[in-house]
Amino acid sequence: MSEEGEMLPISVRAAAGAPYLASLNAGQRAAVEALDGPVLVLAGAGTGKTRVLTTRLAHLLTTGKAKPWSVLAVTFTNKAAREMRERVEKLLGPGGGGLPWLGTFHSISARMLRTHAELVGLKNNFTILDTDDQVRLLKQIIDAEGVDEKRWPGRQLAGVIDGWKNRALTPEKVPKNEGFSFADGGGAKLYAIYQARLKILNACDFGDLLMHMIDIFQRYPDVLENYHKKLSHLMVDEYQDTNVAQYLWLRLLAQARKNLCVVGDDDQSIYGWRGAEVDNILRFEHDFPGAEVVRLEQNYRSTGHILAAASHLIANNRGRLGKTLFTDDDLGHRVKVRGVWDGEAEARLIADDIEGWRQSNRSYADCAVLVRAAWQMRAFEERFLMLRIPYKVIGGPRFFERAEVRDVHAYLRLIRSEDDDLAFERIVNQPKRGIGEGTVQKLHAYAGKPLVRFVTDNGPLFDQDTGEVVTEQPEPPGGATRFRTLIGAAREMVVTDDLPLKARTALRAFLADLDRWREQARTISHVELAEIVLDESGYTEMLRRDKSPQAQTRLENLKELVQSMGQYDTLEAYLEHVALVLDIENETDSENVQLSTLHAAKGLEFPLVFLPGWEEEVFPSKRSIDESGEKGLEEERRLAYVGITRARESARISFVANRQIYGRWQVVLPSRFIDELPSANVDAVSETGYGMQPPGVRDMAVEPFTSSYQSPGWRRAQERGAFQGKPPMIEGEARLVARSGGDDSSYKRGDRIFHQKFGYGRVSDVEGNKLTVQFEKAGEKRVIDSFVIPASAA
DNA sequence: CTATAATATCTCATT
DNA sequence: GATATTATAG
Repeated sequence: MSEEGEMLPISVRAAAGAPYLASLNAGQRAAVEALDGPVLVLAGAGTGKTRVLTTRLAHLLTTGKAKPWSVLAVTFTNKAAREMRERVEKLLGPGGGGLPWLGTFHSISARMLRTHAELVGLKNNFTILDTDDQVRLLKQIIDAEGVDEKRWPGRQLAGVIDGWKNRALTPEKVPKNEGFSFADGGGAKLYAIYQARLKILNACDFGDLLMHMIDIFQRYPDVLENYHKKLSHLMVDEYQDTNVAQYLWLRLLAQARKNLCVVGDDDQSIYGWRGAEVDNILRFEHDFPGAEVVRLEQNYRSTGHILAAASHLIANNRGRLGKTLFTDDDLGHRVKVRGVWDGEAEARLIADDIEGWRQSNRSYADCAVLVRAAWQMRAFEERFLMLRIPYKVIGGPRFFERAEVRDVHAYLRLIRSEDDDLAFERIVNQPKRGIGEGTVQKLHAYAGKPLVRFVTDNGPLFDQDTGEVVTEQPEPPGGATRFRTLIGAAREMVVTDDLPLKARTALRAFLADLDRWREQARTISHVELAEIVLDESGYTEMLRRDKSPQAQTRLENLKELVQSMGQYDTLEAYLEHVALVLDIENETDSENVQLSTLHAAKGLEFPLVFLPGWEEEVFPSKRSIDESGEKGLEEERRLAYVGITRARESARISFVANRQIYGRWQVVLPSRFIDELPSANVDAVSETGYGMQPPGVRDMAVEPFTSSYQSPGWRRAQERGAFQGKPPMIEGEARLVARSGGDDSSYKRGDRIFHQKFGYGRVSDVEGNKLTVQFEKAGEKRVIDSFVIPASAA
């Protein structure tokens, strides 16, 4: 407490009896009632963080300390924003003008930027590029700069630039040595060109939304002051995930009044790879002197064993603020740890568990399978489909990133503004109209040059091909030499004979289409416009004629797209949302098993949680450790912590002995995180009796599972060389395995055999229990004999 | 210019 | 193993 004996303002006392306060515990209540000055709420997993946040917001409004339009409340995802809005309305009832400043960093910043766009050289109808556009643009720039795109791919540059923007570094501010992290020192220059190019395109990327506002706040104090007047209180959710740019953005907005409340959990910081700085939360008290710090440590979600296991695991991390979570709940079930043979067996095991759960009258929706990386989901999807278990992928392939959806958007963007070259390029020949790469090249050439070149020392603009001076005006700082849009170039070129006749007529027809649509757009709704465009462009026709299985879903996606457009009043409003609102409205989660990555599961909870794939190199992910070493490992551990703490009643971890990585089979070791679990809270079960690995392979000091690893089954498996590729006998596979009695193969050269994956084939060589087989479809393979059966038996 | 075959690249998580 | 780009033929 900073100011001892300070009297509570009268309005606060008046609201002290508010019904919503009664149900809070002491810590939560302290956080809710600390309305003024900087506040740091350290909220462990399941301690009622969202509740505190929403109640505090409600409290701000009830006490009259703040108005609905003077509270800036920031979240990271639109889902979180929506949820907060709903819960505040539940507490206070709807109305009151809503909460205009409740949203994600990006959506709020985008809104601000629309009103001040001209200050950074943009028009207020600027386009927000997504990653795809960004990469395409960068690729062009890389090519034009004569850098080898093979060696320095656009995707990578996008990542590098993103990293700089996360740290609020403009091209000039990129440290010299870091400019070398791309294209032998060309990185910063390419970044500068990219920024200039964005300006011409009247576009910005995600990072720019924040960067431009920071720039404006710093260069135009009056604008900032205006926001200081407008916004009385600031609140931030998931503060541990903020990056440097977001931090600066917040600090600028908060510096006048210092009414900033941040809520977060350093143990759940899992977004370091996209620039999150755990330091932001670790440093808060230093940055905002006199900050009140509230710890929320009572967990209302998980049972005792689960919480203890998670706490013990996370205690292996250094550099934490440190919290001691506790629960009043029972001990409940221990965390289950199970080892199986391979990914298929794992999927089978988990699917069976889920069926069992369902049979005891619990809901599918209570179950979640949380994986480290999206590719791990496939095995489960296959199994679930086979068993008709309904499931739902959380944050699956993003709807708005699908090719067909982006194509439609490109059409709409192009109709809206002619200068959207990226959109033009995307769809000139989609569907095919005979305007190929060659023609587009010519358009680019005619439009000036495909790319921007700086004209040094503010010289005149000139045509790069002819040297012809086009304007004597000195060029604007960061300006460019581009004079025509691609459409502009096209309009001029269709009347010349620089293009083959075929391309010319096709292009002319396309331009006429665009003009017509643009004309129609003035009178009809954007939904009708989309329908007309889809129809008249031949896009739907193209998909209808496409007989591939994806075409059907694409058509359905487009239907859904047109429908969703109806929810917005104008095309502008719609496109703005498309750019920023990446999560799709979940259809009723009624009776679906939830399949999700660990990242996407943050903030969610489920009675029964499965955590498969706990193997070295998979989890902790090899890449994280390669890239960030100890820091990366700690982040992985936090991810494990997040995973376990999603569970209310039961957490079931599993690992496999063999996994297919890059399509090749590899023997893998159990995750070191398994060794770090406290044996007192864990049940190590070996259902098959095989597949468990010995403990302490890496660290002989830690052997929590000695007993189960020494099971007869395990030892037998080891002796028989199971890990060289012989599968154990598992129910369902018994038929295939049964034939392999001893070590001498019962197959001989010339035998015709059947393999479950590779099909029929003929044995061409036998070596112990390894067969060389010429498969009819799959070609020559070496397989273990127990994986095949005689063709006559198949 | 388009359609098909072959090859390369890589695969983590997101606003 | 799958997708994305590139080479080749039509």
